[in-house]
Amino acid sequence: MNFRKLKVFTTVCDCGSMSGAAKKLYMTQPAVSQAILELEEELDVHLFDRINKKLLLTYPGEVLLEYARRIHVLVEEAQSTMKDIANMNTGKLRIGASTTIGTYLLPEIIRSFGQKYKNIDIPFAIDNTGAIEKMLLENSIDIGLVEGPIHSKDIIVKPYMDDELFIICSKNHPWAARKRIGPGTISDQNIIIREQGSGTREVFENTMSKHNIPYSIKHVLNNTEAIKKAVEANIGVSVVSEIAIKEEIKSGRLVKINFEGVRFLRKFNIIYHKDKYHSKLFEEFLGHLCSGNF
Amino acid sequence: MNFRKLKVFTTVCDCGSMSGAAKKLYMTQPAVSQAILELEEELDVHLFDRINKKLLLTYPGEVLLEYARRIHVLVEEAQSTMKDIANMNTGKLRIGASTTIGTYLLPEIIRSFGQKYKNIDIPFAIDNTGAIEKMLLENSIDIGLVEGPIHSKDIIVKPYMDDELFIICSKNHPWAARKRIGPGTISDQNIIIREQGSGTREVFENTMSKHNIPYSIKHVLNNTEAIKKAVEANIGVSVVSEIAIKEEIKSGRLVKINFEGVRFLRKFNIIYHKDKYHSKLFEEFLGHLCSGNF
DNA sequence: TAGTAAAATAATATGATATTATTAAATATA
DNA sequence: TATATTTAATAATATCATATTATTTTACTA
Repeated sequence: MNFRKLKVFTTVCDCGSMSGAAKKLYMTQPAVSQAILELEEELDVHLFDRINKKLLLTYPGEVLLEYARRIHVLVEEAQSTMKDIANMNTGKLRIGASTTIGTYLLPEIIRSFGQKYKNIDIPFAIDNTGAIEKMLLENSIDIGLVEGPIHSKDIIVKPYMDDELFIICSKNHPWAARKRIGPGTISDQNIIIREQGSGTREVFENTMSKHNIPYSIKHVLNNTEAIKKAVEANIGVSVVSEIAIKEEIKSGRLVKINFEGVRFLRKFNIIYHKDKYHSKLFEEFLGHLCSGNF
Repeated sequence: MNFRKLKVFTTVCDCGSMSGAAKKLYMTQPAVSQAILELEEELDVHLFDRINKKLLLTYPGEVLLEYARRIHVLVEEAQSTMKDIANMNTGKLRIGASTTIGTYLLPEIIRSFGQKYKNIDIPFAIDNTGAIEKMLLENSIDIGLVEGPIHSKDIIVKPYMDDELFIICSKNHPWAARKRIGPGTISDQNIIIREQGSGTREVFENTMSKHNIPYSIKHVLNNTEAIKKAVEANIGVSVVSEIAIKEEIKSGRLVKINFEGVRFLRKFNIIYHKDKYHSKLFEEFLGHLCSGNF
């Protein structure tokens, strides 16, 4: 018993004759007769009575026909669904992003991609870079967007976009009115910054030590929004990605400071497992990221 | 895509490896690899990622697995049901019977057969012999039990049992006390009898005219039970099959009369279409009828 | 650095499933 | 009543799907 024989069987039932079914299936009549015979021998039942020249289903024939139709419907549905997946009419792509990207970039990326490809499910996880890397290695996400460095050699890292961190202060802070600020001045300030392990903090500390600028940290907050509010309230100054403060800079609630001769630069990266098969959907998402149309 | 490839696919998913699946399916690893490859090419999707040496389902792979499992369950169920039918653990046999047989014999036949073969569905129809013959020709029943003659040459007729009709009267009727009754005496009686077309009436009239016995009919009832009640009430005498009056004779409410030199004999027949396939169940039912174990 | 295990690849063998040709049986048609 | 016509069964053979064997590649392990 296989799908082919069941298809022949249902067609014979529909046509009421072997030769009719043969014509419909573009095969010869003996092939049809043989398929039915094989079914009957294999299942040890008679499927048809031939009364008055017509083929009439026996009881086991009727029962088998019911099953054959149900099986056929399922198979058709499976094929149609797979076709939809192949054509990207449906699908799933699991994204992971580190905190800053996940908070300030990913929502719009997913929204615009979802607009282009309806019925695509895009579950996403937001965590620090190390956790996102681990998820990739465990195959619990397909693509990652991270700000920090990747250690596994099994992961392919592609530059996504450049990011810059800026020192920020309140509009009421003395710095807000000044044009040129020497980096050494920061030693007098109350510095608010993200926790250890944060990519933002890592870039800040590395850059500061590279330039031998002394500083001391006053407040540690594991939440960029909380930091922004604290800075707005003039509790201190901080350093954050430019993508996190677009609104506040525009409205003037926060002020971006350029230290003379010091820039906090880093790259956002796209990461995926080297063994990952690049489905059409996968490639489309990468293309969407690089197009920047969002 | 066919059952074989889906089975290979689900086994690979269960085992987590191609060679493991090969072992489980008693085939070689290349055969498994090839089946998976063919599935992927045919459906135009990748089913597995090979990350960290392990085979991991892709999204389309997960979707296909769902369908494959559901299809597999249905196929198994179909095969198991057909096996049940082949072994007569389940089945269906459609019986037709003419009125007298259907009323007085069939219930016990079906009850005892059903006791021997549980889960066998035995729908039955009761009508006159001509209607039962027509049902056989239309294949709306499988086996008929009739008292009248069959006209179609496409129907096989096998004698089932001999039947005899008897003149009956009430225990209060003058005949009840007499031993010998000449058939001519009936011309004085109020005769109650079944309608035209009834097998019982046909045998009665044929036999009477064969012996040139004059008679006149007073009451016509299309229901043997009604006739028996009327005779019990001494409204008249009638003629009925011996199988219809066992209880009443035993209890003495009715009395069987033997006309000297006249017997109303007929045969009950088993009928079925000459082209009908004789399934095991069919043969078992015929055997049950002939065994008389009920 | 060799050894082991899993999977891919290629060549070939086997088995399932076609086709062609023919026969048989039943109907329809002249 | 004889003669096409239709339908299905049967047998011989051809073709295609799917198996095996042998080999290579790759990654992991001792």
